[in-house]
Amino acid sequence: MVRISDVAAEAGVSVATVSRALNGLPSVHPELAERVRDAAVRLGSRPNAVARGLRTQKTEVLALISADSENPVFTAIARGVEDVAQRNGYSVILCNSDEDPEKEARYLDVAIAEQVAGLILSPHSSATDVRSVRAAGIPLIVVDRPLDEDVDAVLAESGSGAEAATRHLLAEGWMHPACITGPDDAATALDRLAGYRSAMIEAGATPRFEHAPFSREGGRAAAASVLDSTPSVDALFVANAALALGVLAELRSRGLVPGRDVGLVTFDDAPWTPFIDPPMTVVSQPAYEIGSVAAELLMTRISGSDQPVHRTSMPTSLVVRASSLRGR
Amino acid sequence: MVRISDVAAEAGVSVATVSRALNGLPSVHPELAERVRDAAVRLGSRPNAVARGLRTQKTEVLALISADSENPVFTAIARGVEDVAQRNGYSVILCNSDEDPEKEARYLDVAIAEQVAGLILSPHSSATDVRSVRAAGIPLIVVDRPLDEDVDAVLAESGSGAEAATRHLLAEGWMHPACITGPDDAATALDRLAGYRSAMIEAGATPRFEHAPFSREGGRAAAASVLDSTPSVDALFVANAALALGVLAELRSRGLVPGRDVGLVTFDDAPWTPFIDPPMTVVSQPAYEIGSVAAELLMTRISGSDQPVHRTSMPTSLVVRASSLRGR
DNA sequence: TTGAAAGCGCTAACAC
DNA sequence: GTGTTAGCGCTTTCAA
Repeated sequence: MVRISDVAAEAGVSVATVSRALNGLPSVHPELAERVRDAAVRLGSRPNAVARGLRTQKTEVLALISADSENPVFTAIARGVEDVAQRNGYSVILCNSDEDPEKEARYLDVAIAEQVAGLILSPHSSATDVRSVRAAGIPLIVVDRPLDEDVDAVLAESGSGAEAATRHLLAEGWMHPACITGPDDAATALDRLAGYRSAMIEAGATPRFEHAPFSREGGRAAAASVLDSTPSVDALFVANAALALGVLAELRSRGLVPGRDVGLVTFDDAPWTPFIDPPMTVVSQPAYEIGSVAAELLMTRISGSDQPVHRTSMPTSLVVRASSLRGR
Repeated sequence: MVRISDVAAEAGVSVATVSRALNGLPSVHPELAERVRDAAVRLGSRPNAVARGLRTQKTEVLALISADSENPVFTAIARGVEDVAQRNGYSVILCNSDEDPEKEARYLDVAIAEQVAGLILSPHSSATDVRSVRAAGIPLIVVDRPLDEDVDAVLAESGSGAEAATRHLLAEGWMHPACITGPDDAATALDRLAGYRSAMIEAGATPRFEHAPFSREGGRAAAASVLDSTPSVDALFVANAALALGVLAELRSRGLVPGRDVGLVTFDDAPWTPFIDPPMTVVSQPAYEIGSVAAELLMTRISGSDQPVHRTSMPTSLVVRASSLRGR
């Protein structure tokens, strides 16, 4: 490792001057600055963020901890976060908690230990404990899923999206839509279920739903269970893309074709949804914007804004394709 | 922030004892250790990785820099890396260079600045400059794509996979398969193209190919260009999943159905490929294993193994589904 | 404009 | 088994 003291020796100046020159402070003679930069390049010196971080008590690093990096929604959120971070001179490190509360806690600890400048979290459950983060004074924004605690949040209007999807299914003439949603401790799962229920009740229909882990296998098993236990079910509203893949597998294995034998709408506009057979009707959420808005908000928090807690809800939209339409 | 000196005061011991107790060193009286842990919990103290890192000159953090976090292959690689890292007490931070050489260089700098214990890189191009990483003494493993430089690598056998895919297309009776591959500075793109060419030449057929950015739009445009300029083309070998989505869009807009009007094989077994209309034939690579093998190798490098450079090639497999079959 | 020196929080000699 | 203290590489007063 090349220390700035090495550079100082090479350039024949003090370490203070090297520090100032390398940080582009104006209070250093241009000629000296040039000499220092030359020496630094010659020696291949690199900033040591660890030492700097210890001294300045801050870093230029943001952490984004998400519960499911395979979900296209999160990759889009990550893009939004990264673009904004980049523009503001921050790097972002992604951590994947994989819907596992222990992993999540571990990564929260890592973020604190690494003294990140700010944290964006998509919590596993609304009960996720973030007290240590707040105690450490690290600005925190939650995305995609809310927290019980009172904290800045950028969310999608899951409930109304689910409601719109269910109404659409009903309007298309499917008589008994069921809902396949995530675990009963996941807020998004609950919100989407609530939207479904309210649309069903509004229509005088009887809700039928099933909780499952947000995974392909979870979706498959839940679909099987619903279809087996309630033969009257003729349509499915599915709460996310991973679940949907499992549902698709189960439908296929039963020879059930969406848009003909069963109506199908899923949450999340994954890139492949238009190419499924038949193209899938989806509830699309503005994931990139959720990420960028969250990052912007985080920036203002980092620079010390003391505004009251800010909760943003982003609208979703129904993208109608063939899977929810009758008579194909 | 709670420093260990605070904990020391609270517990009525020295900082050294706190440090030892919190790090679980055996040389501290159990009763004292207990008292220290109590005090630490009471005060809510958290380890400060920045200070520790400066002192010990090492961190428990691995970096994984990948060129395309949206590619399911990378998310699978990341899982493999994370599982192994976790088991060995390391955390991993993911960085997304987005096929952008500047971003890649930035994240390489960040990794060095943060003094990560090891680095796994999926480089944008084989010319990516990693001298600074090596100068910093950070163990490096490249995955998915090779580097010109002589460095540990864990790759998939892209070439033979592409060859098998092309042979399969030919054997199915498609007369003029074309290849849609990635940019001409991406090694995977070149390897897959090479495999395609060799199978074509072996069969006495004339290769027809098109380079494009590894993106949906790239795939769409390339497919359009191939189809417009060479009407005889009746099959497509596509070099990755993102490209494939674009190709699918273009085929659909022309009313061309895979497995009926055109044969189609794509690289990468993305989770949605079985559900496309018709199900897609793919070349599957063992992405999770690539990640875990790379991480294992990295572990041995970190612990100072001085073995010669190690290049692993993982086999790919052809998964035949309907899109490449004739006569649907 | 430049340099000397203190100190960020921690670990690891070294001394007891 | 426990405490004292130097020092990791850097930034930032303070003095010159």
